[in-house]
Amino acid sequence: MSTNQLERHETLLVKNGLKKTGARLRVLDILSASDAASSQPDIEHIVGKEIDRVTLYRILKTFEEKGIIHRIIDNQGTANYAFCHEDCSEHAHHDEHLHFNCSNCQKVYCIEHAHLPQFKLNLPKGFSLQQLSFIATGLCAACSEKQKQS
Amino acid sequence: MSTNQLERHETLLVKNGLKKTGARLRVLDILSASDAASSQPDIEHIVGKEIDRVTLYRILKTFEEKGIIHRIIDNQGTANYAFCHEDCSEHAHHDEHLHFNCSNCQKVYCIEHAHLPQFKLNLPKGFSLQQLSFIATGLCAACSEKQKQS
DNA sequence: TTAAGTGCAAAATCTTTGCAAATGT
DNA sequence: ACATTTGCAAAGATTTTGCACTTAA
Repeated sequence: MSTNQLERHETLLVKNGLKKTGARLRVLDILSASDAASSQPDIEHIVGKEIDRVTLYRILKTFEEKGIIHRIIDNQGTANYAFCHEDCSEHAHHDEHLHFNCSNCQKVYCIEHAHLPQFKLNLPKGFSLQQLSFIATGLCAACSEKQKQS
Repeated sequence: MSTNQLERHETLLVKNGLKKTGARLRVLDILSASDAASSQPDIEHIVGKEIDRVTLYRILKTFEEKGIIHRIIDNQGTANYAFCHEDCSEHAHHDEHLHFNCSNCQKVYCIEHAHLPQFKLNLPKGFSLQQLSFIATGLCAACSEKQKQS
């Protein structure tokens, strides 16, 4: 399982013309370990001094440019990262699912199967649409639970 | 018209228990002058040295807390501000309209009449929804025009 | 008069850049 | 061996904090 994951990650790097370095594999592991998107501060905190801050910036930027991960800016302006779907590639992100930003813990979840409606947007004259995304704000399951108890 | 606007802005401040200061009125003027939301860097640039950077931070924060304006974080993580509807008040923002973020000039437009669909979101168990917002990315009218010409 | 608002200085963060050393292929 | 990648130092930008001065009511 874990071996399997390592292989997947290594393949992912090679497929994108990137070298298999410890730092990059570590970041991929962290992203894989979370059910939610990982905020940059969180990743920083997890890696501690294992990876230089600057290196982390560069790794995340590279991954995003290659279409390996996508960036979601949450309601506070913080960058969050999550894996892209397989059909994402360099300069062609397809990221039309719903993002849920918990107003308590600030985690960002990528909700894949939320039955988003298909509809025609009525934009002002001259405006052309490239992408539409949905940001839901509310309480995630964990924070809802905590609130009940208090 | 302009006098009318000044009166409206003064009323707005008083109604929210804020003093009518030059700096605040200036910010309200800038927000009123734009059809799009105003980015913080833009506002900073417009006011130049008239208003201290720190004061601007505080004015925008205060306005947001009072429900006079709302903040929209654009795709680059930059803060943009626009007036709230009248039914917004302190700690109770109602900001369910569509935001359009131009991928070329980065302006953020608040689209009021875009016929947003009403639908039930299929969130995972335990998640509760507080607010749903729609972010459209694409080219605004001005940038579409420029692109045709080149 | 006096509470609220502003400006300035400085600290604390966050992000980027340049370059030399280390590493993967 | 060589291009990539990383770490460190330092610059640049953004955001916050503290405090004394100013101003609206």
